[in-house]
Amino acid sequence: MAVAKRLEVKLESNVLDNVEWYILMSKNIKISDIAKSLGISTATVSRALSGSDRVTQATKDKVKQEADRLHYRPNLAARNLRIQKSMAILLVVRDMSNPFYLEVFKGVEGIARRAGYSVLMGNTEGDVERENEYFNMLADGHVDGMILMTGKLPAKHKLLEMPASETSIVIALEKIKDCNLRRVIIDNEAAAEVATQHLIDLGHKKIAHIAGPEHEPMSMLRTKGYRNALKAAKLLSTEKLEYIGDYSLESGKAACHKLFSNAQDYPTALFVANDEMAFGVINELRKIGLDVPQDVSVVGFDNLSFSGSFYPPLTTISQPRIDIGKQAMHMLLNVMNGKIDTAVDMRMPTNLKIRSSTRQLNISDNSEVKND
Amino acid sequence: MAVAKRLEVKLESNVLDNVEWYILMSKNIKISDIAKSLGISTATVSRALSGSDRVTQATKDKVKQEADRLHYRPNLAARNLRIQKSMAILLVVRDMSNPFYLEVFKGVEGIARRAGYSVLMGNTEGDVERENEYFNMLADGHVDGMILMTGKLPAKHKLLEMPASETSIVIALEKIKDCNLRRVIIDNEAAAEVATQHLIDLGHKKIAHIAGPEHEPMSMLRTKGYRNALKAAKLLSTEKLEYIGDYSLESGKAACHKLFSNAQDYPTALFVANDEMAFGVINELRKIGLDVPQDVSVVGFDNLSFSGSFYPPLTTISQPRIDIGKQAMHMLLNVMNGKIDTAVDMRMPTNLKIRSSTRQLNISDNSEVKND
DNA sequence: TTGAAAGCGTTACCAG
DNA sequence: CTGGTAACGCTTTCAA
Repeated sequence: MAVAKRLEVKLESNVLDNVEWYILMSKNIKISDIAKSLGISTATVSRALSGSDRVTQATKDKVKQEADRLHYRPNLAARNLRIQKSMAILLVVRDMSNPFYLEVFKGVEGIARRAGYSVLMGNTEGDVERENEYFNMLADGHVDGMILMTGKLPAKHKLLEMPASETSIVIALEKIKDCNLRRVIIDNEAAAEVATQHLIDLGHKKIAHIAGPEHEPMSMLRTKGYRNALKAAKLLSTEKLEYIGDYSLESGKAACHKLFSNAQDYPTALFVANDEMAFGVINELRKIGLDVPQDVSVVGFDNLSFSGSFYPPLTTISQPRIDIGKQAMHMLLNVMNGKIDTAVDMRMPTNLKIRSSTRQLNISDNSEVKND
Repeated sequence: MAVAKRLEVKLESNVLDNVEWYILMSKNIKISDIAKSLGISTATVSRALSGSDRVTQATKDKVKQEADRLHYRPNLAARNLRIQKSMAILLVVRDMSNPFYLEVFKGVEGIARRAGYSVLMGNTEGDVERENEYFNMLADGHVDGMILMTGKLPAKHKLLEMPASETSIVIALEKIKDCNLRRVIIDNEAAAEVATQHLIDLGHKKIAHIAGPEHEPMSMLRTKGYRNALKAAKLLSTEKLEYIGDYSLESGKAACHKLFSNAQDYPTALFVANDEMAFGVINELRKIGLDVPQDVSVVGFDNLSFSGSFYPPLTTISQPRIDIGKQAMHMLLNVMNGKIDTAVDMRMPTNLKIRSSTRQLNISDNSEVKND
């Protein structure tokens, strides 16, 4: 605030009432300036400004007008100190460079700003250290609330030992074991089932799956959905048809080599647990001479903003990312205001976006004998 | 802070010295608690904690130990109010959902956190209203500094009327007319020239260009680089070979139809001002039966994280996004600390990433007669 | 080297 | 309905 400093010298002069001068020199007007100028108390000014109903409309108007004239802008640090809030929330993600989170952020930010909150974004990159750091920010009052998108919780943090109703945390899209915080989620299992069913409906019999990391709840749910669909259709479900990846492009490539090692007998369809891995397999498939969707159909999960411009345009499960962000923020707002909904989970809809990476399997394409 | 509230009741009791109790109840320890517990003044505690050299090492140690024992955590709002800083900076972008900004953000955040700053992200979406709002945040002291990535400035804002040395703003990657704020940039013109030259080196004669929005400085620079290269190679440069887009996927598609309307005589190469538009053209080209790079070579600009997984993997100009973010933040830190470098611009290197969307043009491919 | 005390700009309590 | 004033928790000046 070099500006403010420079002014203090000049303040000695007697032009304190000259509005023009204030504006020109960008002196920071405070409540007491308005009060002095109007000959009333700071208390009244404060109340008038915050729209308290314990002030006459007349004084309210007078104060507001004077505030405008003087270009008054409240000092947030002071207010925050006084009301013991930071008016900021924190969105924590695993990996900030994943574009997936951007739209969620957008949703969150929109609602937050309207409610007067700023949004900080933190990324843990899987680092427990940093995870803890972000939890500390909440504990320290650096932020008033937190939306967690890292399927993890610090091993032990004092915040987690308090009743959930007093912890301003909302979990988005992730499932965390042994944790009963409020969440906004999608039905991963059902969505995965829908995705797989789409493949089944297209006539595929041998459907493989590229999963996310083992033991990770979200990933397990998607795998479960895949298995459910196969089971319901009485199709082959074996571990040989499942590859465990880590959501990365690279692991998609690796899966390709594993699943398609036998040139004679490979799966004709693939349900991949996220779009990024799907990109990886498809590109690798092309390299080994297999075309999507001609030779193998692929459906992904996420519908990244990019998935539609991929070649071939990817059939995938679409999540309402912006709405998820909005809902999470709404929920957090409620939590912070003490209006805690009894409903613990808010479930957002997903839908299958059918594009061009999947196709009907002709009977002649299939070397296996139909068994029904 | 429901917690704190609940405690005030209990505070009446006489167990104020019971550390365990403090921890258990997550009572917020303040400097005066440490002072009281140690029988010294708050001034000394504050100094000890901030590492002032006007305290004996002995007391420093004592204080720090006690602070640890009591799990002291400073109250930022109070500190910020006192020192008249917010310890937060703002990164303003045009469109938050553009993944391009994510890595810049990552770079910024890393440096900022290390320096004790939080990072807020704002997006203007081209809205002048919001642009002004973000400038107000800076003027109000809501943030201490600002990194601008929207090639725009509010028409008139008091901040802009102060000497640049007192305005804590750094411009990243954009050029703004009539504005002498500090910037971290790349050499758009030279990079575009390199990109185009690559096409020329591959033997292409008829090279078209898909530009960004007209009148926008960055876009103009890239177009200029393209023209320079053609001129130097004595190649045809005409308005008919240039299409003005808006950086969007859609405008890339539109460009395709315009530039390739004549099936007999179309450009064999394309320099596209950003990757997103490149994706658009390439997909559209495929639809009208033209293969990249077989029939037409394409080079983009940006090297989005996705560009390598596109099909075909895109040849493009790569910008060091994370480093750009880091540098911008370093610069901002210097500005905020009053260590203003005399150097106004920091230029970051770019490089041409050659992948598979460009190929050597055979002489037989070219219907035109060589003229050299 | 340390301590007392004055703020930083608000809000909120308690009187009137 | 309004005014005086005590916080909020910290840093920093001025004295000792």
